Amino acid sequence: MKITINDVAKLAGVSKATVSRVINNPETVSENLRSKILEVIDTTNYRPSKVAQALSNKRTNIIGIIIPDFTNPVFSKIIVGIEDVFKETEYDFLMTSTNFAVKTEIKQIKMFDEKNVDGLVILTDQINDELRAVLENFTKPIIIIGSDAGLEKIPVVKIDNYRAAFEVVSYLLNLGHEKIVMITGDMKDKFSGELRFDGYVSALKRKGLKVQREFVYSSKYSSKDGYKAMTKILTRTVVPTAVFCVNDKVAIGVLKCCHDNQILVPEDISVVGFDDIEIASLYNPTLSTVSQPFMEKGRAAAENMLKMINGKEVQREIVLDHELIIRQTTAKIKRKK
Amino acid sequence: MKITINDVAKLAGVSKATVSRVINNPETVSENLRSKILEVIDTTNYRPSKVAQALSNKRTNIIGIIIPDFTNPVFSKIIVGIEDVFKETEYDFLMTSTNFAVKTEIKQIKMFDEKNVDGLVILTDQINDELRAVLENFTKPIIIIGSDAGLEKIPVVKIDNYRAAFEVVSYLLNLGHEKIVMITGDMKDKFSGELRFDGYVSALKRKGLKVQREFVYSSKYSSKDGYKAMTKILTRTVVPTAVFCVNDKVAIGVLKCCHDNQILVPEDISVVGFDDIEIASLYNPTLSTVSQPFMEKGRAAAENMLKMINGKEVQREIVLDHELIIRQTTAKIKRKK
DNA sequence: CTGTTAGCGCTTTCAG
DNA sequence: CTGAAAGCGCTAACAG
Repeated sequence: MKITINDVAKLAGVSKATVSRVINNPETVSENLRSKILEVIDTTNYRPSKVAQALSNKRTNIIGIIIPDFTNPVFSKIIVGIEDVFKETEYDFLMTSTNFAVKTEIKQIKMFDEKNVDGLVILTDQINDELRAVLENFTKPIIIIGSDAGLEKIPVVKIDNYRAAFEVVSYLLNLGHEKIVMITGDMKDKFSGELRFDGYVSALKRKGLKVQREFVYSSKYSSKDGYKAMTKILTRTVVPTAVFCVNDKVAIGVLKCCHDNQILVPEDISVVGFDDIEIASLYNPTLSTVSQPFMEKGRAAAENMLKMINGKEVQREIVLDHELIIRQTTAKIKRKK
Repeated sequence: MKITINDVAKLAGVSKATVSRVINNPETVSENLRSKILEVIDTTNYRPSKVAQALSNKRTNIIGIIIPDFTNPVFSKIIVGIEDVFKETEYDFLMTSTNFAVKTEIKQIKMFDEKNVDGLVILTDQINDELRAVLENFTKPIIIIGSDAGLEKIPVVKIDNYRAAFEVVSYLLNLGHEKIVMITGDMKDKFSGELRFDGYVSALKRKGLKVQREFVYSSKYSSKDGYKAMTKILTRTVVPTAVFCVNDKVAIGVLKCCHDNQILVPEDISVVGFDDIEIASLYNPTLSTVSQPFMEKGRAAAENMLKMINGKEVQREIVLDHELIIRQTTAKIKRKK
């Protein structure tokens, strides 16, 4: 049997209210009793039950975190950033992954709600009407990392995906590429994927180029899908001179596929990824990509969450900087093939 | 204000006991009242507070998970395995990473204890006396993934690290290599790191070879450390013909370093990793390594946890299979240099 | 400064 | 089958 506040009270010969006081407002208790109680607490190794405290306080000291996928370092780093900010607090995190399924997101939000989390951090790029409704009905502070859900009241931390993609494609265009394929994310994905695609489209347009249907492929953000898409691309009559991938994982798959088919990168084809995950700078060749500050995203979100929990106002939108990182997978086009 | 069981009771014109019954044992309530209450629950969108239930039931429906590092896919996959088993249950996970610090592990275990988790899954390879004590005093079911802590009562899920390392080195020996370096993990790491090192040592010994001091390097399991170690190795007068790395991340760093220094793999040096993370088969060249069933580890742990929570007995030790995966980074030695 | 009391939301005897 | 009442462990007025 675990020791409770009652046990401590009895052992110290005081009421449990007093014990509660030394736990929460030690200064309101006389030196005398306080040290006595503290001693009992120490010898009995008493720890207040957070569950009981939660019921009484309406505060669980738990934050819910919902991410699409634990195995993508992109999301893991955000978690690390969040953890970092909360390191010295009493907070813990209820975490769950959704595998990009909105249905699962909704289910989990409800679970977290029932478990009375004090706040919710959700990393998502797909927000449909149902999810929007659930989010709006959530009674505790929420912060979204990733996409602008267009929810008036919910603060967002993000980067400018549109702009970043636009820069990538403009860069490729400047290198002389015109046949630029994009391997996008899931087309159902309403936000970062779509915005990156939009950036691709408008960069082409500005150059007077049309987006060609057979130059757009989709993926589920995995290396396997990147490999598959590239395999398909290589069978086409018109082979592109550059491939812009929705993320680095896809790009790695593309690179691998090129290597397996004796296609030289960047000599034959230039490849650009997105995210700058660790492997981007370790791969052979090193991958040109867009870096974004994941840890910082987590930190910003966490700091905002902390503020919201304490009833303070926060910025509705935080846009962090991205950066085009040029490495070995991109080069000037040599001649028209 | 959130709706409570009392509200529902009033609206349905019954006592809260009855409402509680239809939630937990619907069959004990008359058809009549039941449907009435169900309707109220439905229209009010009432959800029982898990916190209140927890206080009453002494069950939070929360499992604590402690891992060293979210950014290592090795651990993430285990999480995915665990999640998978619990998918259809009411359980959620309080997760935290420790960055391999025993101190943090201990702190978090205590936090989780206070928060009344129903069980604890801990992925760790370093167990010192203090941690051992904390673990032994934990009142709820625990399951360890990774290392045999030598704790009588705590079930463990693991692979045979010693045997796997022994096989790797024997394989290298059979290819004709004799100058085999090992880049180990943190030497403070008592278990998987140490066991892999032990396997290395005894494979060499069996061949009548001595372990040479200057052939053993340590790392903190990161690519950066692998790169650093390899840089050092290349400055030595005696350059090895093979490098066995404690994990794939380190191996990737080694590979990158070789490439940056015009060392050909496997022509000049063979490299072997451990874990078979996704990038191992995507890297260029593809990495020879030991694969281990991470998802399965998570699943096995989760299944055991579920059993323990329900008071059933479980195996004290589950040893999963590993497999030596030979890819492009290893080759027969050509000639003595 | 300290103790008494009520209550957080739910479950569970115990009567009826 | 249903309701009243006690209790889970803690906090927070309210008196004294």
